[in-house]
Amino acid sequence: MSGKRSLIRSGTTVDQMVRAIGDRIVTGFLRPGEKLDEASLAARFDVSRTPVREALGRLSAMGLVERRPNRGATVAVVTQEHLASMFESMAELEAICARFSAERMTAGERRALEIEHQASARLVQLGAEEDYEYFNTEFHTRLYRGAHSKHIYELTVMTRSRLAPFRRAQFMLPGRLAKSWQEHDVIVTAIMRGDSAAAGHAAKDHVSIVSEASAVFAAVDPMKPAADPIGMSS
Amino acid sequence: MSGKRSLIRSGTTVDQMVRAIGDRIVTGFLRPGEKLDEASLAARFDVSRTPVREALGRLSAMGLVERRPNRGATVAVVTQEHLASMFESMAELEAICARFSAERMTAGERRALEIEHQASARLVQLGAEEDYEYFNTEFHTRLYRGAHSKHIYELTVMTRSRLAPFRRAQFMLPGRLAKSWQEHDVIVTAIMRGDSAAAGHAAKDHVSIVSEASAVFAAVDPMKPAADPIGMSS
DNA sequence: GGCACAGCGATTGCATGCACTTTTACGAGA
DNA sequence: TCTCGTAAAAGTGCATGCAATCGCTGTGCC
Repeated sequence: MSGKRSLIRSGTTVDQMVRAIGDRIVTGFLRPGEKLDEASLAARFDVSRTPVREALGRLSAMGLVERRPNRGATVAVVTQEHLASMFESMAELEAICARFSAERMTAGERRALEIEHQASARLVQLGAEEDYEYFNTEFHTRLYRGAHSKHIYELTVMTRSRLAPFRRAQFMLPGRLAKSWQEHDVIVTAIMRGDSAAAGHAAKDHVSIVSEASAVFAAVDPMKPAADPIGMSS
Repeated sequence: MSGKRSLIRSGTTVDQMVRAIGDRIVTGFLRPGEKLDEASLAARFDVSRTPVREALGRLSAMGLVERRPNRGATVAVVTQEHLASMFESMAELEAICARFSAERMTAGERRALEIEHQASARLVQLGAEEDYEYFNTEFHTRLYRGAHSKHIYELTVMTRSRLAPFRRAQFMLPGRLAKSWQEHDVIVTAIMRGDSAAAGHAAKDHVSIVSEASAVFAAVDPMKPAADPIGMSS
């Protein structure tokens, strides 16, 4: 192929490919079941097949693409059952994290959780979906870390990333923001008083509700097609 | 390199590399922290660097090796805390599987579980460690499947495989066989009567005990070096 | 004597080419 | 017309070669 790529974002070429292809999958530009031809992708991004192959391998490990020997890769098709299964797992994992957090969080962690949570109330009042989503992610990450268990953290983050495409729309539902905050509040309260059982149940219910909210979208239109964002998105 | 390899076991070259290198890690022939040089491995197995690279990538995803950009791969170092974290996760995951199994297993699955479990009693009497270990794996796999949740199944199997090297020695402990069977019995009984809470607790306790049994070995000698099994093991 | 920098060797990362597998398309026979 | 077989085309899997990067060592300067 020709010369160097215009704008080098960061990391190795493989990392860029993982991001580029992964983004196109989660944004729906590449549709479930669609065939992922190595040569085409390589040409599309102006790299050789080698990094594309490795990227497909990683995406396969992430569960975003499916790969069959000698038959190429396709965008993973997520069935309704599998999606439900992932949300179910997510609920259980979050419950574990909340329980452990209630038992193990340091005083500093508890304080930070509480402060950030209270601060996010303002975003609810303003109806700032984008910003709230960011805080929401932070909030849950705090729970995962608070469990003080590296492996639980890994499992939880991995599952969350696999669910990412389906969670996108949840805050679009009217009133979801305030409801989310209240659910968080129950979790935080339980954690602050060290009630692990209550924290676990609250976290589980929270995810279950998100699951139902997302399922609406997933059922109708799991991945709506979109215009190709840019030549090489973040 | 030269011609074809002597004995083609199965699957692609990459699969063979994953098994070959993975085996050497879990058997302790490759020690934690040891550097994994692509060229050396390629020469060692008489393949090119390409499949070795891909295999290292997969093993990295499995958590068996650590990789840093431009700095090569090393056998993952599992700290005592991380090991504890994995066993803890395993206990929680098994508890979830047991709970779900108690609620969701079909009549056929329950019957099969019970029958196999009863059959394994004979192996305990005979003190057949090897065979019992096989049945043990089967038993747990039945629990994972019985949860009827693909994603939980995946998470559990993945975690189990990461713990594999540390579980190896558990049945060497005197009396462990009979104890394991009794613990299984509690789980089975709970599942048969649909008591999900009891099944969950029993499964969790079971893993916790295994954890402690393994921790003894892990603490003293996490990965004892061994002679290279064969040119290209299973 | 210690620190910084430049050159060099070792090793990873990526590109390219070839071989093998799978798929598809076309034609012969029923 | 349908089916089966075969051959070409497409695409994956692996090998090899080159470029880029990292780490190390030796030398010069402070």
